[in-house]
Amino acid sequence: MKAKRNPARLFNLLAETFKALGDSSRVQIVWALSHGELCVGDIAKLVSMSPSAVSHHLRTLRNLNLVSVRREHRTLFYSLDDIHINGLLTEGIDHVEELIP
Amino acid sequence: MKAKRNPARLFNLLAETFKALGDSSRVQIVWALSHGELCVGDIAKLVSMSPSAVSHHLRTLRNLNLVSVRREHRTLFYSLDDIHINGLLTEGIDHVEELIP
DNA sequence: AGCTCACTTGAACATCTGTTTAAATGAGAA
DNA sequence: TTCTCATTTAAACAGATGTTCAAGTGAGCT
Repeated sequence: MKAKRNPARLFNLLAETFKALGDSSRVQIVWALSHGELCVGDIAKLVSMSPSAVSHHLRTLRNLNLVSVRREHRTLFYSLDDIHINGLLTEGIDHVEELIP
Repeated sequence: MKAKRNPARLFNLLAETFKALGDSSRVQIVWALSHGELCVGDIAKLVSMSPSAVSHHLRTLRNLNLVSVRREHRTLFYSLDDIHINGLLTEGIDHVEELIP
């Protein structure tokens, strides 16, 4: 693990990133997107939430570059932004699966 | 990414785990511990916090099995609980370092 | 026993967070 | 243009969260 130029800013961003994943609604959304891109309505059905609530969560995920968007006609398709997001998810799952016997 | 037996419980634990890392004080503590075990007082100095605040944070990290303790005389030494914690940290750092040019 | 040191705990406080509801946007069809 | 559909946005609320301060624990020394 190497040193960094602006530790305070990096730790803040790092904490914000984990915080974005630190909500069971959002982590379910990210999990759903780890299988492929989805539009807001489909995410809402998959995680049993209102489109409005999903949209709010997607905004916080977008703000931290955890997801990205693509427009097709009237529909917005969301997907995970980079490989590290999947890595965080699998590493997290590996950790918690050791806790549940 | 495989399926799970009790999705709701697993997602909750997963979210709690990320939430525990989703605080700049705690992520600094975890970062400090990624270099080796430390006692409470030394952590407090490293992250410029009161021992009390550090102790509170260590409890939430302990509750989620992110850190573990070892006693030596009057001193408690904390360390990261398993390899996945380091993995989460490095994966998170890799992600945010791409965001800061 | 009494004393000190390293740490933990509890209560209080202001601040932040997720969800709901209702209204608004904006792209495309008619 | 007007209408519809997919999504976003704003305001509001209850519930959660981090930090501080003061008090409490309990191990080891004298």
